[in-house]
Amino acid sequence: MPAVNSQPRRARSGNRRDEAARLAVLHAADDLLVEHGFSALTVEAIARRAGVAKQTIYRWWPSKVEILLDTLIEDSEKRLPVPTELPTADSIRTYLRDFAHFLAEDPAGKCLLTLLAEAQHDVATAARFHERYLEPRQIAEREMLTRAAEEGEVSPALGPEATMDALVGPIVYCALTGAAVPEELVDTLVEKLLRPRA
Amino acid sequence: MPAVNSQPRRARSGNRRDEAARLAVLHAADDLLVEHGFSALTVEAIARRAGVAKQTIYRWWPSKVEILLDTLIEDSEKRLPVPTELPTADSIRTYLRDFAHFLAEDPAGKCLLTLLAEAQHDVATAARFHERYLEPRQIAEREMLTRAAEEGEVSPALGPEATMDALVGPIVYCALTGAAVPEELVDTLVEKLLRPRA
Amino acid sequence: MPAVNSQPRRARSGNRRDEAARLAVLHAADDLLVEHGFSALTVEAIARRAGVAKQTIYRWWPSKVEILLDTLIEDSEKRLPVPTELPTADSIRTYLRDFAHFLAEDPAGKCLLTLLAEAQHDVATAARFHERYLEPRQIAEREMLTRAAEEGEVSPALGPEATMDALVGPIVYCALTGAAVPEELVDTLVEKLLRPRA
Amino acid sequence: MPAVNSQPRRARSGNRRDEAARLAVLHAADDLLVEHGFSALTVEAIARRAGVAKQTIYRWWPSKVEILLDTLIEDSEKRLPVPTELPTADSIRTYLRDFAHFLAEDPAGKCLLTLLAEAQHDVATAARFHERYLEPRQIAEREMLTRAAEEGEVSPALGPEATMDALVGPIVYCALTGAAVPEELVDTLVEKLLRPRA
DNA sequence: ACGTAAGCGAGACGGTACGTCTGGTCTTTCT
DNA sequence: AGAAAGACCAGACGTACCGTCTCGCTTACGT
Repeated sequence: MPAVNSQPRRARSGNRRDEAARLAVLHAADDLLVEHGFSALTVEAIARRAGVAKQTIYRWWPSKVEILLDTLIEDSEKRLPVPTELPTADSIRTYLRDFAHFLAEDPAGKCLLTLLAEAQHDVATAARFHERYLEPRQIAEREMLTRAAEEGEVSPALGPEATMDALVGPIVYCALTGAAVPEELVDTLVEKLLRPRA
Repeated sequence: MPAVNSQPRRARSGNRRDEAARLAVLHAADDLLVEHGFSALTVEAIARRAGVAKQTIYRWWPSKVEILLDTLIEDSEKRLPVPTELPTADSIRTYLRDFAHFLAEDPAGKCLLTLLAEAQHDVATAARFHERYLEPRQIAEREMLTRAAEEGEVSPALGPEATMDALVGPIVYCALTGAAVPEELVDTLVEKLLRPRA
Repeated sequence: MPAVNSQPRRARSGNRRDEAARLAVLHAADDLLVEHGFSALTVEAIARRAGVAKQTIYRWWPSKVEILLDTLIEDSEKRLPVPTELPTADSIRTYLRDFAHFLAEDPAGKCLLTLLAEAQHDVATAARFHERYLEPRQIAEREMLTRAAEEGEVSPALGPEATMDALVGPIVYCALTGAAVPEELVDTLVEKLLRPRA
Repeated sequence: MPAVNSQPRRARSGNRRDEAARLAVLHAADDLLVEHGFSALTVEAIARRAGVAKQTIYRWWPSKVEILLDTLIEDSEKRLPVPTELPTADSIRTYLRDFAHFLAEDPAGKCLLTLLAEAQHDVATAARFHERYLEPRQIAEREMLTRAAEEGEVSPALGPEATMDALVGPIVYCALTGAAVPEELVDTLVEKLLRPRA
């Protein structure tokens, strides 16, 4: 596992952080999580796998939870953007399906489930998870819904917060219990709770 | 913490298990979980708090997860029975509201959330959690739904499995994110997804 | 390095300390010291070599210095007893020669030099070294000298303390500088400073 | 601790070594040794105290031992010269007394004891200590003794090497054990081992 | 009724990971 | 090119739990 070598250090100007080491840590953490589960995700194992000293990890991340948060945020912004511009019933339905797929298949989806789980075990994790991931995303989702309603694309039966919980909740619950999300579940939820135009 | 002593041992006939120790362990585990969270729930801490030797715990439970499962099963059968006899839309709505309350307030609800979380971290936990708690309960819930449909009390828009996921999912999701479940959320879900008679 | 196995634990009655582990630690420490020097004498290395958990070492010894002290005291009592019963000029000369040999050849001699050195670096070590080894031995040596003088075997030119320093000092100094102690050095010191009978 | 700045750099011509930094390092090392002992004498601490970068130290000294050697050699040449010109019993006695005083009181004496101690822990230190300090000084001391014998000032009972060990050994030993050197010890040793004229 | 076998509190054991500290190297930036 | 700054890999520190084990005690059962 030679890991990091021979890339140029200091990709970013203005500080001296080793970008290669940063990426090696993020990838090592994600790989370990997917391959061996959260219990194998020790700081020592990450350091070993990334070819990095433990101190390098502690210098930049206060805990392994923040490593996962970094991975999750970067990846979910990239691969699961919230469609806030001109959202339609169709684009919302697609977003929900993509979300189900993200949770089931994407390494970052595993990351999200793990953080949601760890947040149950530890209040500090819960706070950081809400602050850095959950609330920003919920805000974007509610904005999406509000805008779609304003445009007349949908007529939700509940407020944006409760509606999103009703749409997202079943998908997350299925992922947590290891069940697949049936297509008609998403369709029916959209149909009944959003009541799309025409 | 003098703990357990001076109660009569051997409540059950046929073996020599010390019932006082068993209860002390279950209560210690639950107390620790509620007071200090899962991360404080170590076997050593349980033993310390229960006034019991570590070996006594390992003799009867293969892991601390099984301790929580024991607690959860006993308490949820007692305090949150599934209304399988002559279920109506009303009794289902009540069950869902009770479930939300159970998750938010009852120590055993904390237990359930913790186990659901730990199941994300560890496959063995996931297997045992499904086997001992989740599947039996899901079977009972689906039976409740099927019976209610047969009696004409409700006309679900989806199959029993997907319907239950759609009803329970949002409640669990709210509990996991620390949010309260709004009353109208349950009402609307029942209304739209179960379409109760009259 | 299988180390400890298959001896009966709990050799001593009355407590539960594992005598096999204790000896394994003492020997491992001594071996490491002789083979690789003090800088290789880390608690982790001792534990590794002894086939023992680090915690076992910390349970019984507050620092590695105490491990060396245990070794030194046991071995020097066994292999270099102070001849306090009816000492003569001859037995004192022999004791000094044995002492030179002990410092140069015996693993426990290396131990003594190391502790004397470490006592220069660390005041806590100095205190414990004096308390547990140096002062008891100096008392015994002065008693030896005093008794020999009372019996008329020797007529020291100085008080017992200064005389012992003058006799032992050169031997220790030679050992510290890696020089051999010439035979006639000991002989001359005894002759000139103790002025033995006839 | 603003440390070094604003003196003129490049005091020596011909290279670009910063003399101010050099002195700052030597003084910082000595101060730390005297104030907090050898265990506090880390390269990082020296750099911090001297207001100098770690790399500056590693550029000019292969190890902290060489820093101490530099200090020791400069100071002991200055404050404890070996009286090789026309030595007498008196000057030798004075030298020995000064030596005892140097070990007990002078910061550089602490330095010498520390190096002698560290030489027990590390063979590389032992080699450099002998090469740079101990052997040159022993050669000078033996020359002093030989010349004094040639001049008829003293008639040593042993060869110069063994005699010096017999004289210096007790002084060093007392310093190592934290004991004061009694006046009559030096006097008696000179009297008995050197047998001065008249 | 009495020996025996099991459960018990206690806690030592070999391990693994924790988060911190320092060592010695290397790179960047400034002077 | 030297120096300050400080990130980097490496690995020891002392602590907390893990799950296993042995010990000596108490207690109920089966002769």
